Amino acid sequence: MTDISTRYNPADIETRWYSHWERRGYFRSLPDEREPFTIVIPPPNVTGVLHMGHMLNNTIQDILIRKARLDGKNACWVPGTDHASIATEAKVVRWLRDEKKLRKADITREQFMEYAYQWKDKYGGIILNQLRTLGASCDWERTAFTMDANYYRDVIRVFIDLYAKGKLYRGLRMVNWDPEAKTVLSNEEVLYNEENAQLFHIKYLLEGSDNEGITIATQRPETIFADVAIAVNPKDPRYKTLVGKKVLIPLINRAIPVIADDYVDIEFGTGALKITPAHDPNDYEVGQRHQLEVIDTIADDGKINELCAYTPIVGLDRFEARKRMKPALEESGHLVKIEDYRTNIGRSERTNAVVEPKLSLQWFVKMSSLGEPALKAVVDEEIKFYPSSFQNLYRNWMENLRDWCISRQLWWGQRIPAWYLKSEALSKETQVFVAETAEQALEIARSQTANPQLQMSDLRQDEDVLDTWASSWLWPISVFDGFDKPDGEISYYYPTSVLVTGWDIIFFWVARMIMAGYEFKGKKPFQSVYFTGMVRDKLRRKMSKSLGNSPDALKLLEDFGADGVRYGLMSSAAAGGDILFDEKLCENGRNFCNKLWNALRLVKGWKVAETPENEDIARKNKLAVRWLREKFKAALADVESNFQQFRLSEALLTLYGFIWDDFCSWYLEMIKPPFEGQIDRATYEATLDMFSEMMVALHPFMPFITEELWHQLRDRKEGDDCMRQRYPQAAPAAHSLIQQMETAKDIIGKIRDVRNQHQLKPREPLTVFVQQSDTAQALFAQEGLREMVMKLAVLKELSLATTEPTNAQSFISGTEKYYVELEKKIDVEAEQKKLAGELEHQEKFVQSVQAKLSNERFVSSAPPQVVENERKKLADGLARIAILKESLAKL
RNA sequence: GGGCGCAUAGCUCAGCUGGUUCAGAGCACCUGCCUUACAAGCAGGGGGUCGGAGGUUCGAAUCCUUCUGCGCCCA
Repeated sequence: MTDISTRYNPADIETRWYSHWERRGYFRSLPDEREPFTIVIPPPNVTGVLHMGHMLNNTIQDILIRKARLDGKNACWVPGTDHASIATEAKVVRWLRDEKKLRKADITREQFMEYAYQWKDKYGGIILNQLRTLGASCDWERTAFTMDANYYRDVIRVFIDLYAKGKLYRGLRMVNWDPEAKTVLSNEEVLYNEENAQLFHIKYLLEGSDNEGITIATQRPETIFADVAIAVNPKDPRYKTLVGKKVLIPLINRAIPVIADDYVDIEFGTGALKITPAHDPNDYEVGQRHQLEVIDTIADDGKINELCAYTPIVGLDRFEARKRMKPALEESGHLVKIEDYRTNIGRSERTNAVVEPKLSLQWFVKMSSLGEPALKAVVDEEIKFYPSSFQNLYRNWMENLRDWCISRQLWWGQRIPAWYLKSEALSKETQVFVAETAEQALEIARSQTANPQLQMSDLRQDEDVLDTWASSWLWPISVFDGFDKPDGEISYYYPTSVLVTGWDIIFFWVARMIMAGYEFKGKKPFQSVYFTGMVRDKLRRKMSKSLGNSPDALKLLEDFGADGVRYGLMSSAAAGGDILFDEKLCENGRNFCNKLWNALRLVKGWKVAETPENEDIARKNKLAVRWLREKFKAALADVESNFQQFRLSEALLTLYGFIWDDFCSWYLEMIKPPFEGQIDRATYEATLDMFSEMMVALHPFMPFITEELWHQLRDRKEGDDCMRQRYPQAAPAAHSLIQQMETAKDIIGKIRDVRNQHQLKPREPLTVFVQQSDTAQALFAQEGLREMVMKLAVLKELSLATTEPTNAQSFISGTEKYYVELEKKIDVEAEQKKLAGELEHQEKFVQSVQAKLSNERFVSSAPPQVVENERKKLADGLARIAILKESLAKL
């Protein structure tokens, strides 16, 4: 064994086992008679590369899937990617520009789509390959993509279905407009941050007056030409007399009314608010209330359009226009002052462009009827959330549902299957024909318009595509082809077992998948949802590209091995809790791998004898094996209950503690043969078996090293692999034996402590006596226990004594008194002090227990077990006091 | 402004249905060890009146009220 490195080397082992598993088809799932356990991956963005969030999320899924597989279930993990319309379109546009020297404007929609699919084939699989490095046991043959042909068809059919049910409509809405990507963003795609801005105080003169007027404060002076009113709070005494009068917009002198509306905050700015319905959602609502017109002065690209009556800024970008406003207003004498202030500015998550509130004709899903069953399912716990506290967040959102804008002004995505008459003006269409194909649309159009002469050339299809979430919400159904073949595979795999996802997309994903599940399948899409926390840095900041605080995922896998990284992520990841990531965590994982590796080196390095060297060793080893088996059962029971509650972190730490402490630090030391000695066959075989079982138990968490050690421990037949075993069964453990061993460990620890205090060499054998008592006798009646304590505490003698030895250091364990014989004189004074301190402590302890027991109500109302235990505590405490007093008297 | 959550060792967090001999882990720290598996290690140790106050209970880190401080979601 000396030729094997003292360090575990994950690199080649990991790639070797992954391809072995894959080659043997272990990840594949097909419906059969077993119970299914299904997970659909939250499809990562097709443009994505592996980051910390993915690693955490997919490690969790892999753990659940591997555990289910070991439990004998038919585990199916469906991988795939999401077409991510905005992000991907941006990448494709850049790729076309840089590599093909093409601009989007120069090619047709069909050409663009062709290139986009090319791009996807070339770069879209990166993240899925990286997941393999992590050990993800996905059924790769099922890899799905939200723009696959069949998936595309499902999305279109769902659109048509919803339209037919009256759950879709086209409406004018104030939307978040990204002027750079020229698309609508959902509220969730807008990121608000405090930024520096300026508040312009501008005076609007009263019609017919040269100096009387009203001063408003605005952050966007370039929009004053779209103003339709000035609003003040009806309770504001300053402006009471002005309500109903008219003021003039500076520079263009258009007259607008002064109106009163409760919405205006008296405290903010000057208490007078300009109303610009086209460019502010709140103003839009005020405008609606007062039936004001809408003047839209900003074009789709963010430039001021010709509806702006102030010509010098027409054609300029809104920010450029803003700069021009200062000198213009100063010159005309309307600028009162400019003050700096901090305000929340919304930016596009994708392009970082400042979002423009904009009125636009869009497609919406009516959420009211979709939301109801989805809310009920979670409130009634038909779908369980882990941790359950996310129910609140979910309910909060679901009870305030707003209609979902699903159109996006892009090409990359499912094109909205709606046709209009060319004869009607763009965006003013009154007739809509929704159908799967253009031909069908034409037919509908002919009958609806009662015009059989209508030709294909008279129609045009909606230019927009559907929001990516409008395809991914169908994921748990579509990946099993559940729309096309409702009686096929889906009836086996659906509802899926669990969805693992970050809580930050609870609205994007979880809520909408639940809605889709009930709407289209009449059933929930998953039994449970496991929410992961966010991976943050040590300073609690979210990992982000711009901060540069995100470690390179692949580098981490390289440095610590996949098992090490998996351990690191899981060891501190309670469900829903954020992880403050530190490489130190992965280091722990790597160290754990090394520990396992060295345990293997030790065990495999032993020479085996058929029979034990002597009776003492036989007794000791038998006890060790018996104890470890019981301890393992107890650990497995914990692991099992932790798994049931999705407490994966706890389950892992239980196994870690069991393997490191119980197995390595105690058990292996117990049975380790002396230098040049041999281990008996029975103990050796039992050790290999238990070690192997531990590998199976740990396999879901750390798949690679466990598979490697499984094979190193014994020669296995082809196909007898760790990932194919049955998970070791938890069973009731013999707690009395475990308790006895705990006592033995306590004694050993205390002897080691004495050794430490007196600076005795670890290898120098000592003599220890136990004061004769019934309990001491009972403890050492356990076969092998005495031999075990002697070995681990390095003793030459351990026996019962009726008299106290002279030169000895004593300690108490349980209710027994032990003496460690020393060569040198013990410090009487120090010993007295120590004993007195201990006595005081024990007396206080006994007092508190007595107080409890003398309380009539405690004795009568507490469960008998608890009372009994208090009695035991009292008795033990009194026994210790007696021992201590005796010792003090003798000193 | 409306809602939700959190506060336990120096740090990061467990602690389930209130009840087992002083509340646990990892990291950090201190002492001693290159002991024939592992210094990425071994043996031992110190460190907490469980955010404050009040209440319920025989019994509270755990349940309730309230205060303080932090975080998040929505408007």
